[in-house]
Amino acid sequence: MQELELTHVDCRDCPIRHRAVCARCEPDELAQLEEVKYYRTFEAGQTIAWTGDRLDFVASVVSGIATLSQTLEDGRTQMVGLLLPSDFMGRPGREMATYDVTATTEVTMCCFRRRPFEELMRTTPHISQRLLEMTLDELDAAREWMLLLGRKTAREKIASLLTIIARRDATLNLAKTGGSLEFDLPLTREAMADYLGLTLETVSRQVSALKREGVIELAGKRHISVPDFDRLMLETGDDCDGGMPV
Amino acid sequence: MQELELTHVDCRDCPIRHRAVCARCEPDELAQLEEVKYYRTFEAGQTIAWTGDRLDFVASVVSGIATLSQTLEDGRTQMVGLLLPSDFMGRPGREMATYDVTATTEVTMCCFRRRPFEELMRTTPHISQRLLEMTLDELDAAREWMLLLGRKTAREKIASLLTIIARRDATLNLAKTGGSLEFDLPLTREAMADYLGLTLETVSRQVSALKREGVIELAGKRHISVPDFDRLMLETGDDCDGGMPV
DNA sequence: GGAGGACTTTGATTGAAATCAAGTGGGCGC
DNA sequence: GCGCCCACTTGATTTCAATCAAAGTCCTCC
Repeated sequence: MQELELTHVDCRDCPIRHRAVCARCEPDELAQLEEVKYYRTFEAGQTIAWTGDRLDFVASVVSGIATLSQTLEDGRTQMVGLLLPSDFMGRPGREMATYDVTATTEVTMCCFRRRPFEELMRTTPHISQRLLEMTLDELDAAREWMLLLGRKTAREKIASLLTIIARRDATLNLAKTGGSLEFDLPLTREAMADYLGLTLETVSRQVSALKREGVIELAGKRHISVPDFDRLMLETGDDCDGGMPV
Repeated sequence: MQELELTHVDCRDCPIRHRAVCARCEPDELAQLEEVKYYRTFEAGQTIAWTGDRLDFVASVVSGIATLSQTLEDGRTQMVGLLLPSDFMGRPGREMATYDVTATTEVTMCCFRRRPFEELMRTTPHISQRLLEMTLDELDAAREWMLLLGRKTAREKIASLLTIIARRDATLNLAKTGGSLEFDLPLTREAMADYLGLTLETVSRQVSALKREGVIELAGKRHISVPDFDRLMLETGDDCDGGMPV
């Protein structure tokens, strides 16, 4: 899974260390980055960009959750990317957004003006090398997601999503809750459905079924606890040679 | 869509110009590449690598078609990548294959030994910049594929696959057939099913339906001709503002 | 505290694709 | 030329998830 790369070199006053751009930069390179950097906050539900909009920044998610989604003519939508803190958004070299980008919670982003950022990439190999690694990770994640969309049952899809969120949550919040795993679902049932290629009713039914069978416990609608992570993993349909989260 | 980037700088005796590594390289950089380069041919049906195998080269597809696929515990498989000539295979920095790579036709690859290639990337920013662009293109393709897998009907999936192949075919074989578009399906019905997250029976039924309705014409099992490309595009479910192939 | 609304659950029914099961047809070796 | 195999087609039936429909729950704002 993706790991935060925490190094001795920080992005100065940045709340998180940017996985994208800071890990291997020298102080003077960072200084250049500082010059084209600014923060921006989006409220929950706000659209950050529509497909086709001009987008003249790239950014690193500092806090909150954003989604990328695509839509067919008749309005069916599929989520194609989930941006959690430390994820990168935007594509150097492209003027237009090619996805709808939406903040599902309040989101703070550390933005870099696109033109100067592209210029910087040209002169600072670290940055494009780091971006390459991150993009390759995203591609791997997208391919796992394709397996989920194409071949998993509704139940397996739900179990998979829960393990994905649990894992990401665990790597982000280094604090652990001991034996059993707990986390808040950062997505509505509808957003989960858009992620999984299901309807929200099916999501609800399958979550209920997993709860009924004791695979997960629900406190409220959104707080999940997993008494036995291996049990949940069994439900994903995956070859689960890769072990526990963290 | 992805374009061949043909420049004045060739990879010497290489049958195709590597999109990945040559486009912007200087002659002396190419010379270094030549030193770690070799050709390899795989026969149709041959497995190039299993998930978990050690893979000590990266490569550019010269001719033929290879697929990347993933499998669940119980054997359900999903294709997650389709490698056509000029596509890049392998991941710098990773020792193991994370997908099953299979040659569906006879495939010739231009391989680069991984270690020295990685070393070269470190010293030659062109290469990682070009790889970043290609990887971003692949990510875009993967996301379009996710929309297909998650939200399209069987009929729309077939129509989409046909337009994808037609487009790729048209960009590769610069020769055109005038008005109506013709091409050979490079995949069996089963491979199409693995691509689309369907069963081979459903693929067969939907291809028959499109033929019955005159959207496509079939000569033999594999040779397709499309009398009206726009008509086919209408069947894909996409917002088809993006125009004709080539 | 109560009304309204967003989000969620649950139920009944339908429908698209999977599954199970025969076929067909063409290419190839003998 | 014959038969065999492989890729493909077609048909009958089943199943899982979508759709249509109605409540239930929680939170916010008066």
